[in-house]
Amino acid sequence: MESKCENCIVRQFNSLRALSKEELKKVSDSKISKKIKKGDSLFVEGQKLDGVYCVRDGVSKLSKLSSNGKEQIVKLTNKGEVMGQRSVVAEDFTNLSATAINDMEVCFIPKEIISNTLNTNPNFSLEVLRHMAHDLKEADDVIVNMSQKTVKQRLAEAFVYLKKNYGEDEDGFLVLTLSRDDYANIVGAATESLIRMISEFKKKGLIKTSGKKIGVVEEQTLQEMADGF
Amino acid sequence: MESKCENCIVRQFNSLRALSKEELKKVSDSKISKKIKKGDSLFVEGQKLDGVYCVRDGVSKLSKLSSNGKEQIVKLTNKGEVMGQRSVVAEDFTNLSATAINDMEVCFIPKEIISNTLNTNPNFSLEVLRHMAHDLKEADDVIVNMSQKTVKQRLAEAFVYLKKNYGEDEDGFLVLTLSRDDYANIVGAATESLIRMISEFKKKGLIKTSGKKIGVVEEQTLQEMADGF
DNA sequence: GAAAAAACATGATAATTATCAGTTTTTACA
DNA sequence: TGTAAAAACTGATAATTATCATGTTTTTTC
Repeated sequence: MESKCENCIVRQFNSLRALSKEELKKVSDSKISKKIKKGDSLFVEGQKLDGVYCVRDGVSKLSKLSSNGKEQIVKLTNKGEVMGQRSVVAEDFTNLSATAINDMEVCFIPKEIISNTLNTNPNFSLEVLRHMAHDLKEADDVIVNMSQKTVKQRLAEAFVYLKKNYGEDEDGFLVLTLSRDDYANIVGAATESLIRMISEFKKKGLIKTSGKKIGVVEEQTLQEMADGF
Repeated sequence: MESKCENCIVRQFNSLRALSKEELKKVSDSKISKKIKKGDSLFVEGQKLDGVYCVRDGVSKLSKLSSNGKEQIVKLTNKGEVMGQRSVVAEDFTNLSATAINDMEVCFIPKEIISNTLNTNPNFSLEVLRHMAHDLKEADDVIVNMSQKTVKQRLAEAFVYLKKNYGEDEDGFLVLTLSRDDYANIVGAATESLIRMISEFKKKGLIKTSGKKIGVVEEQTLQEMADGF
C-alpha cells in the first residue's frame, strides 16, 4: 500500500487542501501512484484525460505543437501542482502535452472523484477556480513577453525564473537542468539562435556553464536585461 | 428603471445562466447599466475591481502594457462576455486594461453578489470555471501563435478570426473596424510593419480596404497562410 | 471651415532571428 | 569499451521585423 493523501505535504500547495476528511479519503483510496521516467510523457495533446495528475516530485513541461511542427513550452510545473485540471473541468481534450523533464512521482486521481467533488464542495470549486485564475494571469504575461520582448530578454527572464522557482545547487548551478532544445522551446526561438545567445551570456559573465548545467552569475543584470534596460 | 437581467439575452452566453431565479433577481436589482464611449476605458491594469462587467453590446480590447511601453492586446471580448471575472475570483488586481473599441453598453455587477453566489451555488462556480478553462486554452493558443508564427501568419489569422467572430457588412467589410495601431497590438508587431503587410495583402488581393475598413476577400488563402502553407 | 492632431503610408536602413550546412562533444548502450 | 546516435556548437547567409525619417490623408476641434 502506498502513502496516504492525508499525510501528503504537496497537498498544501494545490486545490486538494479544500477537501474534507471524507473526500480526501476517497481520493486517497482511488489514487494511483506512478513513477514517470525522465523524457517519458504523462499525456499527449489531443488526448482525453481520465483524471488529473498531482505532482509529488520532479518537474514536467507542458507544451503544444505549432502547425509548423515546432514545440512550444507553455509552462513548467511546480511541485504540488495539479495537471490536467483544465481538461477535466471543461470535459475537453487536453490542449497540452506533459513530458517529464526529470524523474517524476505523480498521483493519478480519476476524474469522477474530481467532478463529484466539484459539484458538491463549493470550497473546492473556488480553490480550483483560484488556481486557474492564477494560471490565466501567468499565461497573459507570457503572451506579452512573447510578443514584446526580444529573444535575449526572454532568455534572461527564463534564467531568473528558473533560479527563483527551482533554486541552485551548492556550486551555484540551476537545479533544474534543461536541454538547449528545451530552452529554445521555452523562449520560442530556433535552437541555434538560443545556443548562440547562451554563449554570448557566458562570454559577458552573466552565466556560467558546465556541460548542460547553467549557473546564474549576474542575477541583477539579467533581471534588468529582461526588463529592457 | 432599466431592463431586467431576467429578460437579457446575452445572459445565455455567459456563466450567469447558472443562476437561480432568486439569485438572478438580486443581480438584476444591484446591477448598474453603463454606456461606454468608443475609446474610453472600463478599467485599467493594476486597479482593484469592485465587480464584473457584463457586455450587452459593443466590443472591448483587453490589453496589457509591456515593460517597453508597448500595448499588447491579449483578447477581444465577445457579446455576452463577462469581464473582470478573473480578478474578482482571485481577489486580485486586474492584470489587464479594458478599453471600448466601439460604443458599448455594459452592466456592472458588484463583486459581493458574485462571490456570495460562488460560495453557495456550485453550478455557478462550475460555469465560471468552465469559462475560465476556455479562456486559458485560448491563451495557450495565443502563446504558441506568438512564438511560432510570423507576423504575416498572425495577421492572416486575425482577419479570419475577426470575420468569423464579428461578421461582415453587406459590402463584405469586417463589422469590427480596428485602427492599424490596434492590429499591430493584436499581432504584436510595429505599426509600420503591420501597415506594410496590410498593403501587401491588398496588393495580392487577399483583402480589400476602404479607409479604415478592411474586407476579407480570400478567406481560404488567408487561413492556409495562417496555418503555414 | 481652417488649423491642429491623429492616423495612415512609404522608403531607407539597421537589428534581430532563422536557416542551412557543417564540426565537435557528449551520451547511451550493445 | 567502442561505436552509433544525440546533443551541442559554429559560420555563413538569408529572411524577417524594427526603427527612423518624412510625407500624405483623415479626423477632430474650435
